[in-house]
Amino acid sequence: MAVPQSSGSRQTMPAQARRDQLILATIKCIATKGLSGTTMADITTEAGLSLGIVNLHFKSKEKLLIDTLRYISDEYTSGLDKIFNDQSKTVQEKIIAWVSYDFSRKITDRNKLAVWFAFWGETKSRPTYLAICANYINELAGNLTQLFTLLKQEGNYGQVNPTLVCTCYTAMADGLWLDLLVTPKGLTPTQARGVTMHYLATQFPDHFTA
Amino acid sequence: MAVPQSSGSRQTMPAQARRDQLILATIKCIATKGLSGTTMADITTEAGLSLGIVNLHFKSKEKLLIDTLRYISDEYTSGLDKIFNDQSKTVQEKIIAWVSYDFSRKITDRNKLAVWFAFWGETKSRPTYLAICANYINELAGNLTQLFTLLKQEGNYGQVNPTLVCTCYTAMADGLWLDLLVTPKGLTPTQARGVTMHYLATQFPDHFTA
DNA sequence: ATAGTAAATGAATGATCATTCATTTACTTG
DNA sequence: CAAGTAAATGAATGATCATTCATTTACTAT
Repeated sequence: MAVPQSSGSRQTMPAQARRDQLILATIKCIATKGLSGTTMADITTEAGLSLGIVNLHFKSKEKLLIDTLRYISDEYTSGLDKIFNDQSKTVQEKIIAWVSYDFSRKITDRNKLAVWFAFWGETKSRPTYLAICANYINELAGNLTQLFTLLKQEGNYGQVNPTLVCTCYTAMADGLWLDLLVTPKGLTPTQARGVTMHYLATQFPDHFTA
Repeated sequence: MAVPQSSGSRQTMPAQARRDQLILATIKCIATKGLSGTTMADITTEAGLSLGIVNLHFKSKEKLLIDTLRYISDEYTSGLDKIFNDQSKTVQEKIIAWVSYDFSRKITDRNKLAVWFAFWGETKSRPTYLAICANYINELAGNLTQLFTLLKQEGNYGQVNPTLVCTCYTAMADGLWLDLLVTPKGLTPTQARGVTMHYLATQFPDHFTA
């Protein structure tokens, strides 16, 4: 299914491809103009399409925004699920891969970080946003806690509390993402990764180094 | 009828009191309707005043929003400055007071947390918001790093990196605030405080306990 | 009291913006 | 190729909302 070459200025695309194109344009707009500052015209101009296209593929602006949140949420969780379910990795390797993923280019892209925080800032007043966020948070916390529990069993870590370590790591990652968004000159993704590894080394010194 | 000054529906107040009243109403509205969902009518209704009052005391909605961010920012930093400059406290006590303040009722009020994250979510596209946030962040990071440096000198903490500990603590606090905002059922402020103390205990075991 | 000043009001205004839909263009099928 | 269907367009519409300002009300000084 090759992309059809068009002679005119108007292009037709499969619905799913158009939806993705519009979601990517929305991410860009939220990053550059803010959630409250992005208009339908901004999004469609960014995508190089006409004004009516959003209501054709999504029913409304609100639905486009929700699907945009779902998009980055799904992208993030699917990456971590792949790591969690990778049979070829040890527990230690899975945790290292998890951390590396959290501070990879794909995840620390400032446009996407801006989208995350824009929606988080509205969750208190928007139950739909909250539901999407809460859903993936619980799933991932369960998986990460399980990894820490397994690592505790592997080593001599009698005093370690896996749930606490998961809460602590997750909070730290969220805070570091905020750093990367707000003061990108102050901290690189690699340094941010180092900060979390430093913490994990305090809990599992035989498996990680700062 | 017998009491003329309180029977009228219209009240006059000193300008500063009115400004504070409007800022508090704005905080409430941002928390319940989101930053993008709060209108001038929402704010003035919440304050029990007329529509034109905002443009009388602030010049515009945008200026009111900026002053609201400044308000919670100043409130937060002034509390920490008081602790930092308290001559009667030891370094250890100052750090404990700092952490307790970070997770006190006043700071973990969900309405105020919602305002914080609402503005953080827009910083990438609003230089004015960013400037206000970046300003207090740098000041506080300097103070906290200094406290950790002093504590390192007091004890046998040769391997501790004060700057790293400050970054780590600050990120954790930000992330825990996000937890308290998004999933208030999942974590109490006291538990959140415990999470950070757990981390500080790994760095300064002779001064803090998890 | 009276005049003068400052504070407050809210209907009217105008700008912005999401949404609609009649029309046009591209693709598909027989 | 023709007819039918799906995709895309963008001018027009109507709703929302920040801002204005003429008018009203309260406070202060003389």
